[in-house]
Amino acid sequence: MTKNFNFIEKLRETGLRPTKQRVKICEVLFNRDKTFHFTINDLVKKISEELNEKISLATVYNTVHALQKKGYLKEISINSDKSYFDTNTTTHHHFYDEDTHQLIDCDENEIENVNVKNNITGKKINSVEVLVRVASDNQNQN
Amino acid sequence: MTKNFNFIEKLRETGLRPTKQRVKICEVLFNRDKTFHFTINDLVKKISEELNEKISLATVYNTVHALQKKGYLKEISINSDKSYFDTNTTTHHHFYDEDTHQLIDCDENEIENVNVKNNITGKKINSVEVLVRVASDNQNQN
DNA sequence: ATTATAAATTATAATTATTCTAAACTGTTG
DNA sequence: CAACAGTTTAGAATAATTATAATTTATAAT
Repeated sequence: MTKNFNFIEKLRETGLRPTKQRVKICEVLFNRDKTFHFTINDLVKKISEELNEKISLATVYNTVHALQKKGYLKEISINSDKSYFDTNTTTHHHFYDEDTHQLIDCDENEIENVNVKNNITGKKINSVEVLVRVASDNQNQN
Repeated sequence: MTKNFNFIEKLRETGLRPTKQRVKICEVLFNRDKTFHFTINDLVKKISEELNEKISLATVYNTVHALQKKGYLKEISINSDKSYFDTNTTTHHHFYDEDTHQLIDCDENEIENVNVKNNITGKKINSVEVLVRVASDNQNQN
């Protein structure tokens, strides 16, 4: 989904009923310039900031998972204690700032193609993604 | 830590008291041929299979975290709902089998050096790791 | 339009992984 | 072997997520 889309139509085409809540959530998620990296909590916070209406936590979970299943959101694993989602659903790489716990998309040309020479027999490769963990120069983590 | 180590001495050197429980856990973790990828639950199961004694869940958590802090275990993020740990603490890449939820180490030469051309200003790169997600050829995930 | 119905929303309860707590126990040092 | 700090433990607390069941809503059929 892209910015300023007709979310009602798009949702319907996708096989998801365009409910008030879903349309609002799509607006919050996709009407932005940059990709949005978020946890469910971030999203709930954004929703209550940007809208008057409140949307139930269960609905936020349901909708995010529905959008993910349909390929409009992607789950990212960096941290085991929370789920991060990404509005950029293409295969791409990330920087993870261990100081601020921020996830940053890599520009396509910042990492050159990763060459996987062997594969597990009988399996196909679904994705190849790189995580670059960074931290401020002077910090030691023991 | 490596296979058949004198864990009592090793723990003491590391600054961890070699308690009965810690030594047992080290045996389960490190007396193996291959690296061991596990969740806390896997480890608890292995402990009750391989030992008679039972070790409290809190102790297993404490010990795993202590060993991780000291650099004998490494946490891997694939899945947000559980923490995976790895007895191979070097920077290395993984295959993740999405059918069986198994994590498999890449051989060093299976993926050639990943070249990160740019970095976040003022930060140093701590690690660059690749996750290759694979699944059986005929499976669709919708 | 109205109605029927299947799908979605909601508040709340349940579940799961993990962390905290405080009391009992154990390894080490003198 | 006594003292003390570090560990273990069961169980309580917390946090993220999922399930439940009643209510509401979108859509299709009338």
